Amino acid sequence: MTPQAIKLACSNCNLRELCMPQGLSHQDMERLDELVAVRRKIKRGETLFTNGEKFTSLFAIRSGFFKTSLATEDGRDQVTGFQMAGEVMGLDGIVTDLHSCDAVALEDAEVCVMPFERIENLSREVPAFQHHVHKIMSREIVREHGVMQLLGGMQAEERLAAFLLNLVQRLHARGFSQSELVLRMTREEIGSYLGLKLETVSRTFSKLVEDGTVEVKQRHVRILSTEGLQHLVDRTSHRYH
Amino acid sequence: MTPQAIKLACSNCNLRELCMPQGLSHQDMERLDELVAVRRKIKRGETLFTNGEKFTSLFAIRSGFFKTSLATEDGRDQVTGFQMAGEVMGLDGIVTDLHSCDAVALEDAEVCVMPFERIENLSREVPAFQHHVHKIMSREIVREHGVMQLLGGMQAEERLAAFLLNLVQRLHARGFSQSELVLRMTREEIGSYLGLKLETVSRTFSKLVEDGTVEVKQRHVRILSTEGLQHLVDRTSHRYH
DNA sequence: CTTGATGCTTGACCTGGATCAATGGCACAA
DNA sequence: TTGTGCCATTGATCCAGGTCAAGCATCAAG
Repeated sequence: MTPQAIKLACSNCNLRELCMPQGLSHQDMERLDELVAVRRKIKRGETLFTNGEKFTSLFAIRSGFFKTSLATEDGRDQVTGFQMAGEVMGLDGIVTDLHSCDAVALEDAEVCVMPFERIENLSREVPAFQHHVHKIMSREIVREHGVMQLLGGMQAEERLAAFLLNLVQRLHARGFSQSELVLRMTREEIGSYLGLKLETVSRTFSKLVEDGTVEVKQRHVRILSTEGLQHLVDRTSHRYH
Repeated sequence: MTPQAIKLACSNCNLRELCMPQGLSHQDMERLDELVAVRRKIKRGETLFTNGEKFTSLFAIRSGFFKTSLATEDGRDQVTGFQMAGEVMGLDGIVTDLHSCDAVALEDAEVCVMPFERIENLSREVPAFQHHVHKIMSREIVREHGVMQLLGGMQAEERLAAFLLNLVQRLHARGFSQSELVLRMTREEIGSYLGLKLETVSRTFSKLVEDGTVEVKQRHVRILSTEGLQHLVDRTSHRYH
């Protein structure tokens, strides 16, 4: 292996327990290293791919933070998700061979470009990897079910609580604090994701602050009561009792 | 092949262009027939699988109509989708090996039970089939993006219009009318899917009737102006022009 | 035929969040 | 230091859709 190749190697990546299957043989692990064609750096505000663009690869986030959004023709857009290190983007492109949303970096980022053809080839030869790919897609489906539940049935306060809990839980899995986080997106982007206007997001933050559930200073959020947030999310179920 | 096996054969199924890949060799097509373990009949109101149940198989709908829903603890539930003949259910179960929603038949139905292990085995051997499986999962992800857009940004009238257009388009692909359909679900289930209360669904139907866009008689709907509906859906994009 | 049971429609009223508008805070450039 | 631009907060008002309530249509069982 050249130094360059070693640098790219999945087998050597500290995120592999997030985006790769566990318990592979040494041999299979080495095969994973064929997967990443190149790494690509994306500056904050730049797009990784856009709606209508030809789909060729999935992208594993090595560092940085993204949003995916669907543009409505007038320029507004609906944010469909926020992605962080170790997560995979581009699954929407498989069905039509065209990407069907935009992926924009919310901070400088680096992604591993995995040509989908290589993924399918490797899938055929390494069953554990194949199953892992299926799980990643299934996880995305389940995540979206959760968003539908949120958008379909929850109040503003419940939505924001669910959003914060989800973010902090994912950050915690990456070694960050369970109670403190820095939002990488604007109030407007949060609102777009949660089906709320930015003013409502701001007001709802203020309400949580008043209740002593969180501290908010611009994009810095400290969760004072995880249970308080969890209780808000669960309230959906108790409203009529 | 026994008569029973022939009856079950995918290669012989008139829905195969909906749920199976096209352009397989005769040989590969025969391999598909190993896929379906059994058929299962589900009576209206019965569940095909429920949240928390062990995941073993995907289900292709042979006939009938389903809803999938997520139960909130108090018994209300959020409908996450409606499925018809030729569509596949159960993808949510792959990630955790447990189903994460309920699938309920809205009319008497029959499904082909496809053990997921067989799907993965066959995937490894027939690349066209492998790609087809990936596409089915990707399609579900894209569909849910659309629902998020609907729930996140559209008004009641736009939601219902989008819903009707989507249903009629899928029915048309199955050889039914482009302008007439029978709803298999209640107003409440439509509302749950669209993030609206049943009264709002009812009122919105009435509004569409007043506008001359559709005729509604209980669950029977006739679309008088597809363009009218399409215009409503697009309006989201034009509201601020 | 009557009798429920279930689902649908419509009216009257209320409210959570949208909209409109003003102000404030922070980062970065000159 | 003083803009300049973006983002966030907060107040005042409005309205789409929720809530509550009354009645109607359809259908299956007796």
